[in-house]
Amino acid sequence: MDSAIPAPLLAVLDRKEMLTQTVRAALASLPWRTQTVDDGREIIPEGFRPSECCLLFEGMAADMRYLANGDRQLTTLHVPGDFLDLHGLYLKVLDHGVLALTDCQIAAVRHEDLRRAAQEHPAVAEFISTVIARGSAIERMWIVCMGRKDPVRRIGHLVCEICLRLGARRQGEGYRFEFPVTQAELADLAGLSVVHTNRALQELRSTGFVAWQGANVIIRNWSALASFAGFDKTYLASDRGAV
Amino acid sequence: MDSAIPAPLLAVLDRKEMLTQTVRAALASLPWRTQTVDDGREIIPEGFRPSECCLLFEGMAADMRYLANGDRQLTTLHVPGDFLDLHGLYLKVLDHGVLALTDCQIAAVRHEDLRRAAQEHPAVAEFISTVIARGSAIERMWIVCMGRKDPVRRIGHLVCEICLRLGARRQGEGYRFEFPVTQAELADLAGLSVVHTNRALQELRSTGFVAWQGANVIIRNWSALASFAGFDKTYLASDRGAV
DNA sequence: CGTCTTCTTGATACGATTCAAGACGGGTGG
DNA sequence: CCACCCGTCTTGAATCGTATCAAGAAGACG
Repeated sequence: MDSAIPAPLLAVLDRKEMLTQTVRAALASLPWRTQTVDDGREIIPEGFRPSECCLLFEGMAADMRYLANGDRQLTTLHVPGDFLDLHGLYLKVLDHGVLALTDCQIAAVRHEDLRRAAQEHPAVAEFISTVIARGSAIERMWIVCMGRKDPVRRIGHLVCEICLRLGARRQGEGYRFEFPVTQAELADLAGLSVVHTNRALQELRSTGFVAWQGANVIIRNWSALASFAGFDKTYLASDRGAV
Repeated sequence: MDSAIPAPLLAVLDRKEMLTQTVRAALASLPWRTQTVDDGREIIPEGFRPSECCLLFEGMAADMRYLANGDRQLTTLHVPGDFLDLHGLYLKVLDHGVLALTDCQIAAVRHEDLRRAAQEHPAVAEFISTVIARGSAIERMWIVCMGRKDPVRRIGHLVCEICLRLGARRQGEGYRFEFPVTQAELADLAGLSVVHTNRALQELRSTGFVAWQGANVIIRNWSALASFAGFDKTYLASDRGAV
């Protein structure tokens, strides 16, 4: 099970992060354990005291929290190249669970190994901080969207964000990408009822902003959608350059 | 203006964080610049490219974001001992402004100095990461509250959080603390209209959970309020012990 | 072909926003 | 000291938006 670093992992990281040689080499030298998690399973349970950090390199996942009445809210969406519980290095108890939205491939590294790398290489420590800080910026934007945007704009904004985070490229009629979530999951992401989520989606389709069937999303008119939803990508860019 | 570390700053930090000797000494040796900001002013403007990190050691502040239609949402509340823009060390552009909710005293340290301290002392780097990660956990909880809690519970939850973060102590009839925000600011924190915020407050008062007049808040029945609002303090505790 | 999940639709009730206006209280200037 | 003013808090009524309930349609899967 333990093995050299899986090649797809480095490929995904390279596509997403501007790694310096130092950081890249340090990460590559760590002992990673790979694992598959099925769609719908909890990758990490709420309240867990993790001893590893997990890096998602295939599939999608989301942080999840249940309320006493059975409602739940998804708080963060993870795409390939995201760490699922990097903050677990610093917070003893995980305050949320992590749910696999699709079949997922993850690679895990033990806290002690990652921490040693951070101690030996300040650049690794900076990389970790940067990743956590960027996640925090995304969460702040979600708070803004949930507090002050109507359902259609909220989902529109989410679609813009995912599109960029997935690194979707322009392709004929627009930006195309896979977003394999059910409408129930989308509702739990956006803080809406399923019924209303469905109607918001219909509106996004009928206005021509997006085509969305099943897991296939096409943003037909990026600038119109971004302007409508009030999307500004600044918050996604941790563009201090290479870290 | 530049000076030795102000004594109140260390006092506030010590009350809030479990600093190891190393971290405490490293922070104390940095050159801090202190500054006063008046109630209602922007401490840090949105889109700013900061070259310092600011530590709030007196007053309250909030991260703030305006929308195109003039609405605004406050995303994070800062109490004494909180850094206002620690993530500015790693994110080039600040994705939000910071608003002074009261007259504030802040102490600022230059990025280059703080970064050097983090490079020289891995414990300082861990401290920074821990602070950012804990802020991130609070933001996740806010997403949960905004997505799935009704206004009364949402504000009740916020009150519980502030009470703990301020370190309020039991005092006769309950936990008493100062929360000097207007209802308009509270509305922008909770993602509600002012009118509805007012009615939610009345309900919190009439049920006897809290007494709240002006800036004086008393939580009369902590366990009843916490249970009603679904508050569980786990997410606030970065209790990996000393860092 | 039947079963299950997901998506869609309509009707209804509830809840939140908005608009409008009055009450309260602290601060200022006459 | 009083009158006034301004910001904040409070209240009511009308409108709009969202959740809920219920049920049928469309797919996916065995």
